[in-house]
Amino acid sequence: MNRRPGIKDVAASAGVSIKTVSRVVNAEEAVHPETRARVLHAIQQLGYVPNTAARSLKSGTGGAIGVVIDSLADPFFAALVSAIETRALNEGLSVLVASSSLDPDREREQLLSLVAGHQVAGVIFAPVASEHPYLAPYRTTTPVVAVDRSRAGYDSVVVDDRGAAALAVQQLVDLGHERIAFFDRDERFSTIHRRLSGYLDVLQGAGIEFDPELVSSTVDGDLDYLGEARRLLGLANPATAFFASNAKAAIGLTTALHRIHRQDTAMIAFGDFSFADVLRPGVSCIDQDPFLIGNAAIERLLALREESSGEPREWIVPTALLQRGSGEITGPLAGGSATAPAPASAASTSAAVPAASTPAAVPAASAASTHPAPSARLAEGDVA
Amino acid sequence: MNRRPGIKDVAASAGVSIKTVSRVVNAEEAVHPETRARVLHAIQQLGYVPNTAARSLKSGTGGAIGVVIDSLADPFFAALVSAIETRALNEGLSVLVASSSLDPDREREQLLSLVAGHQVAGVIFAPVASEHPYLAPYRTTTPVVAVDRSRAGYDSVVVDDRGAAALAVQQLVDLGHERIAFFDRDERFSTIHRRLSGYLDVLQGAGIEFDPELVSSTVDGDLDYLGEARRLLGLANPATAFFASNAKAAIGLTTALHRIHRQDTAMIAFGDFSFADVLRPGVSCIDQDPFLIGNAAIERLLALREESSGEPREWIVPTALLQRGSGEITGPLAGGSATAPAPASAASTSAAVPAASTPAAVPAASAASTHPAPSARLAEGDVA
DNA sequence: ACTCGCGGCGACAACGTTGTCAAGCAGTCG
DNA sequence: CGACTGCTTGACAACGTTGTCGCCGCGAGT
Repeated sequence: MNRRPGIKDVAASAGVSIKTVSRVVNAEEAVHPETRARVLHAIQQLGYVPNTAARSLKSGTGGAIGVVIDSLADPFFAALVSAIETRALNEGLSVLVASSSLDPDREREQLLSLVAGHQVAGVIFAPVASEHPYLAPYRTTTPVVAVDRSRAGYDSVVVDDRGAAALAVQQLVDLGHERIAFFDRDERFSTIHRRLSGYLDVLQGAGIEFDPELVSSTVDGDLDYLGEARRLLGLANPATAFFASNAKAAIGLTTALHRIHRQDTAMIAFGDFSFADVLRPGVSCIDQDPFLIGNAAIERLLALREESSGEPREWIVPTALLQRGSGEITGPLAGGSATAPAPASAASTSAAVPAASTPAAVPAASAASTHPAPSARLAEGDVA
Repeated sequence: MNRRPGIKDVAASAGVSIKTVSRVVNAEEAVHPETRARVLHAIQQLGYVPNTAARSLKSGTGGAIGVVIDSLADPFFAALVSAIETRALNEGLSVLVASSSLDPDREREQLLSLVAGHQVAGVIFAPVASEHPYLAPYRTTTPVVAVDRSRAGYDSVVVDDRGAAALAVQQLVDLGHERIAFFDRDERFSTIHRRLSGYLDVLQGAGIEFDPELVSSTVDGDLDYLGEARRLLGLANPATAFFASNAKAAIGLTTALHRIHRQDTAMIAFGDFSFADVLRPGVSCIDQDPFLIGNAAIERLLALREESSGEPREWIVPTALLQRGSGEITGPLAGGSATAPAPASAASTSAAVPAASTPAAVPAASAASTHPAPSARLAEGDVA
């Protein structure tokens, strides 16, 4: 009925000054144990909870971190945010989520709202625009980490797209395929562009001539999966295998292939998806574990709060190739990311960052145990 | 380099008092158009963004709403939060997410942090504990809406579990099945208990005797799907059809059935999941659209901010039964929730709330267009 | 001419917390 | 015995914003 208890009420109840209460709440040293006990008792009794708004008004930086991702409806990003939230809770931080919908204007609006409006203690974002000059005034006080897509000037947590894609395509080549379709090239995403590079790397290495007809392209937004699948299989020299450049494409393609009863083709997907191991034939996947990535990102952000280190750099999170050969069903994790941190990826792309991926992987591993395994993602507690 | 611009800087730059700037920012009436223009210009030039912390300190209630759900790694809840976030953005509100991990203590911690600490403008939560007495002091100022699981004393947005389950089981009965397994009874969830009621309703209505052996039970946490599937199919009088009480069970069961090559059984699942229409045979699903539910919840919350209406009540969101008969593959939405809002559900359970589900469905429908269709959930932009 | 009303605007306090500074108080050392 | 030290505590300002109140000037009514 009365208004919510404030620090003053606690102080009065404990017979001390508000400053002493503040000291107790913030676990400062110089408080007599007996006084501390009295204060804690009063806090308990009144159900006092410190006011975050006043705190961040005073300190200039608040008790939440901001996360801006494409969409929470995307399970990859949802899982990523989940990992972030779990870790943030340990630090006593809350998570403000905002989605960009891949719209640079909305991205700007959301970022400014978080950084300037809510004065978040840090930001993790999946960048959309190529530059974010409006963040400049805040970067001295607010650490920022890019995730999933790297940006110059920001610490970026990404996977080795090019290397992992190469690993996958190599696998198809090793199986004897020479007509490998690159399914769904979407120019909007730099990640996909890098995966295409990996694809081309392997073709060149194997002496296979690149055929542009084997590339499906999303122009802006939608692709007719069924039509594209028919086209690729109907070429004079048809595709015999598919490299699906992202999970969305993989799902669309799988559905299309099932619909036209062409399950005689090989396929590897970038991005794991549930049921990849139930389908016939099983679809091998490059698993980019969102929990690993999310953990690495927040770990990086927390480190940045301590000491805003020198040059921003790219932090590469290992991927795993989940083998699901014809008919044979392998366990979802088959050893897990710990045993299969894509060593071959080092063979292809840019900076391998040993000092980076190792410490990042340690806390990530602990989080993995509290979360569903990647391929069991959809399976978690969806009793809703 | 300088500190971030405050209202004072804007006032100085525009040659007015800070109060006038405040008036302009808050779109109050009594400001001369010319003055307003000057102020807006200054705001623009300085890149001023109002400080949320100060605002909520003054007003006692902040610019964010809190959402507490089981886990963001669960796609159902992730999509639900996504719907909430989209709508909240329209109102100029941010979203603070927190997960309960189904732990009542953690739920309490998270709720208090949001309500008392962050002074959110409202809370939407999937309740875990059966009671939340600690929320009482805040309920006069902070509206609260329960979602997915209903709680007395709170406006609750749920689906008609009992009715929808009955609809599904009836379908199996109509196909001639008499040995229908209830797969995964989990006592922790009241939703599942209600679904079991629907199951029993139909059996009784059809004159089929209930056989406890046909019920699989999760004791606490894990269930051996493969073992249970074998048991049910190995009974003296074996199961010929399955009602999967939730998406997790459906996925586990599907995987198990595929693994032992028993795709000759019928199955209907509560909760849609991607690939339900690709599997052979197709799995019919009761689709509880998280976007619909999320929209209804935030709509309810916003309404509660206006006028804290009288009695809290239950708001029932319609479900759709997605038919995916044997072999025949139906389009994922096949008309969508608009055309199949489970009319039969009215035949079974508690309060049908016409005034409720109708206005809730209107804004929900608009959001559905900006989001992927339910069954395409996994398919959205997962290019990460 | 004097007053009244009103549109436009500003001075000031207050929100709940923490940082700064200094005071009180005992024990210790010279 | 006085000064000094270290520990504990409190008074007060400040963070950026909005609510309250009142001032100013102008046109209309008396």
